[in-house]
Amino acid sequence: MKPITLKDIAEILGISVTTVSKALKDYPDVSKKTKRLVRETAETLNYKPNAFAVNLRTSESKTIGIIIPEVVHHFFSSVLKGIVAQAEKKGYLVIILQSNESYELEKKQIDLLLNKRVDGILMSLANGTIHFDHLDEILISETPLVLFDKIAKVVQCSKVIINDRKAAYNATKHLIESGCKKIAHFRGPLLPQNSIDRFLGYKSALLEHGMNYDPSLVYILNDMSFEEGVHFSKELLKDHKDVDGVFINTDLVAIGAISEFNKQGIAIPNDIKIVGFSNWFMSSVITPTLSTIDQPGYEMGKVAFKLLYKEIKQKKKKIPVTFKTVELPTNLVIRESSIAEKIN
Amino acid sequence: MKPITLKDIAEILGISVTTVSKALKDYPDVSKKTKRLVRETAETLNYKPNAFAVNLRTSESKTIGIIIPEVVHHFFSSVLKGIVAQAEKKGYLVIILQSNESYELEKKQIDLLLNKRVDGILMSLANGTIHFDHLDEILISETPLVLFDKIAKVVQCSKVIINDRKAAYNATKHLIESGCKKIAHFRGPLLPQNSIDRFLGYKSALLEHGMNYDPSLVYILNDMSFEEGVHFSKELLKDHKDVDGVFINTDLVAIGAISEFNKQGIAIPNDIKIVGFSNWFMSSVITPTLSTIDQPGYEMGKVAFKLLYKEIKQKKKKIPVTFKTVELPTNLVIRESSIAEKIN
DNA sequence: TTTGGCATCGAAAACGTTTTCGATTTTGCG
DNA sequence: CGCAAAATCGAAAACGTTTTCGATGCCAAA
Repeated sequence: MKPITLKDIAEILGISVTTVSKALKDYPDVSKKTKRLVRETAETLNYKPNAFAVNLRTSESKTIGIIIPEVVHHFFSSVLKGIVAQAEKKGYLVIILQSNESYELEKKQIDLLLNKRVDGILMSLANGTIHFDHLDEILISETPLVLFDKIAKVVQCSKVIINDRKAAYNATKHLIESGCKKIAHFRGPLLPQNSIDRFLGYKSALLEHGMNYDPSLVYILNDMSFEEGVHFSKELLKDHKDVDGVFINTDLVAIGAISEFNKQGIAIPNDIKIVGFSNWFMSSVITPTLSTIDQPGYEMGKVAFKLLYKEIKQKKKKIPVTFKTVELPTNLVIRESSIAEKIN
Repeated sequence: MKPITLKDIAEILGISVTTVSKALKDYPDVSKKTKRLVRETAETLNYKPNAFAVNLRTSESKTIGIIIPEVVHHFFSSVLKGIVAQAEKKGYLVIILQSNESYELEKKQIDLLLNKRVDGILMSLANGTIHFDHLDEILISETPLVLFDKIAKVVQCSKVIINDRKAAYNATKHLIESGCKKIAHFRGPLLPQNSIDRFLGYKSALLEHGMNYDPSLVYILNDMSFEEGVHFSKELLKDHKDVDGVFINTDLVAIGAISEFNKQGIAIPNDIKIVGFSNWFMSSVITPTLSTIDQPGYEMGKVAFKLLYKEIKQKKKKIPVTFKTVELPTNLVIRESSIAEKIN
C-alpha cells in the first residue's frame, strides 16, 4: 500500500538511509557492491523518489508555468505543443493557465504560479494588459521569465518574437505588387505591440511605394473574431466602394471577411485581394484559399523553452543571466486570395 | 531576499511556529488577539506558505495531470480549456502532456504524472493504445482517474463520453432522409472505441432503414488527416461512381474530402452529400458549409474535472468511490453539405 | 483550599529526501 | 608490523509545514 521510501530499502539491506540515497545518485563514496545491491532492491521494490520531499529539499519543482491568452487558438496551441515537447525532453512538466485576454486574470495566475514555486514562467501577454507591475513580481521573486509573441518591450527579460512590422510590410507590399490601388487594414486593439507593429508595417509599405495613407481605411477591431471579420467587411464596403485590397491582422478575421465578400458577390481576388496573418490551418482549405503570413508557433514554443531552460540552469549555478531577444523568421505564403489577375 | 517562513513571523512576535501556523489556519485554540497579530504581520511581510513543505506534509499537490493525444486540435483544446477553467475554480493547477497518439508515450507520461504525485489524472486515450496495463498503474497507486472521449470500457474508473453510436446513427439517418441511396463511411482505425461505435451507428442506420450494408463502402483511415480525406475521396470515386453520400468520422477528413470533390467538379450536396463529426470551427466557414455532429468539448472538460474532483474529495475522506459514466448529448447540425435537393 | 474545566500556548514528531562532515575500516607501502 | 592514505559508511541537520499531545495558567465551583 504505502509507497517505498529510502528508509524501507535501508532497513531491508541493513544499511543507512544516507548510503541508499548516495548509492542511487551514484556518489563516489559508496562501494560498487552496495551500489549494485541498492539499485537491485530499489528496482524490485519499484522505488520512486517522493517528489514532494525532493522538491522541498532541493527547492525546485521541475515544473514551469505557461500563461497564454487563449487555449483554443491555432497559433497558441502550436506554441504550447512546442513548449510541452521540449520541456519533457529536459525533464520538466508544464502547468497551463489561460488569461482570457484579461489583465486581472493574468495577474491572479502569476500569483498562482509563484505560490506553486514553478522553476520558470513562459508568457504571452493579454490584450487587456496595459501596465506590467505584475510581471515585476516575477522578477523580484527571481523566477526566470520569458515572454513570447505578445511581449512588453520594457520588461527586463528574454523574449522571442517575430518581426511583426516587417511581416506586415511584406504582406502589404505583396498586395501593392499584385496591383492593389486602395488597401484597407483591419488592425487589432490599440495597445498590444503586435497590432501596433503590424499597423506600422502596413503604413510604411504604403508610403514607401508612393501610395497615400488614409486613416479612414484602418479599422480597429476588438476581439479579433470571425464575426468581427464579417462586420467590418460590411463597414468597409459601405465606406469605401472602390477598395481593392485588405491586409487583415489575423486569419480568423480574414476568413470572416472572405465569407462576407463571398456572400455579397464580391470576387476574390479579382475585385478585392486579401492577405491575413498567422497561417491558420483552415486558411489553406477555405475558398478561395487565403494568402497569409506564416508564423512559426511550434518553433516559437521550442525556442522560448530553451531560453527559459538556460536561465534556470544559470540561476542554479548562480551565474548572472543575460537577457536575449530572438526574432523568428516569418514567411509570406501566397494563395488564391491575392494573386494578380491574369493578363488576358 | 529569502522568502518569509512561519519561523520568521514567530520570531518577530515572540511566539511559537505552532501558534503562527494555527492562527493562520483559524484554529480554535488561538486567542483572537494573537490571530489578529499573526495575520497582520503575515500580511505586511507578504508571507506565502512554501508549497513544497505543504505538499510534503499533506501529501497532496493540488495539481492534476491531463494527457491528450494532440494539443493542436479544436476538440481537445476545447476540452483542455474546460478543464483548466474548472480546476482553477477549485484551486487546482493542471499539467498538460500529449501522447501524440502513441501508446509508448502515453505510458511514459503516466509515469511522469505518478512520479510527480498529482492528485488526479484526466485522460483521453491514444489511438495506438491497445492494452491498458499502464492504466492499472494509476489505479493501484490509488490516484483518481477519469477518462473522457476516447475511453476504454474495461477500465475501472469514471468516464465522460458522448454516445458515438447514436450520433453516428443520426448522421447516417439524416443522409438517408435527405435522399441518399448509397452511403459510404470513412472510419477511423480499428481499435478505438470511438471509431467502432461510429461505424456501428452507421451500419445500424442503414439496416434499420432497409438499405443493405456493403463493407466495400467502408474505408479505414489511419491518422485522420486532411490528406487522408483527399486520398480516400479519390479511392471512393474510383471504386463507386454512383455513391451519393458519405458519413465521415471527423470534420478534418471531411474537409479534405470536400476539397477533393470540389476539385473534381463533383457537386456537393447535389451529386454527393457529406456529414462530418465534431463540429470543428472551420466546418462552418468552408464552402459548402459542412453538416456535422456537434461534440461539446468545453462541457466535457468541465464535467470530467468535476467527476475527478469529487473522487479526490472522497478519497481524502476515505469514503469509497463509486465510478460513474456520464454521457453528454450531441447535436446534429445541418448545413449546406447535406441538404436535400429542392423539388423543382 | 482543592478540584475541575477552559482557554491558550508550545515541544516535538513527522513527511522523505539531500548533503555535510566526521568516524570507521580497509588498503598500500615501507 | 606499523602507519598514512584511501575507501566506505552513517549520524545528524536541514528544508517548512502540520498536528498531536501535553503543559500551563486562570477562574469558578465545591
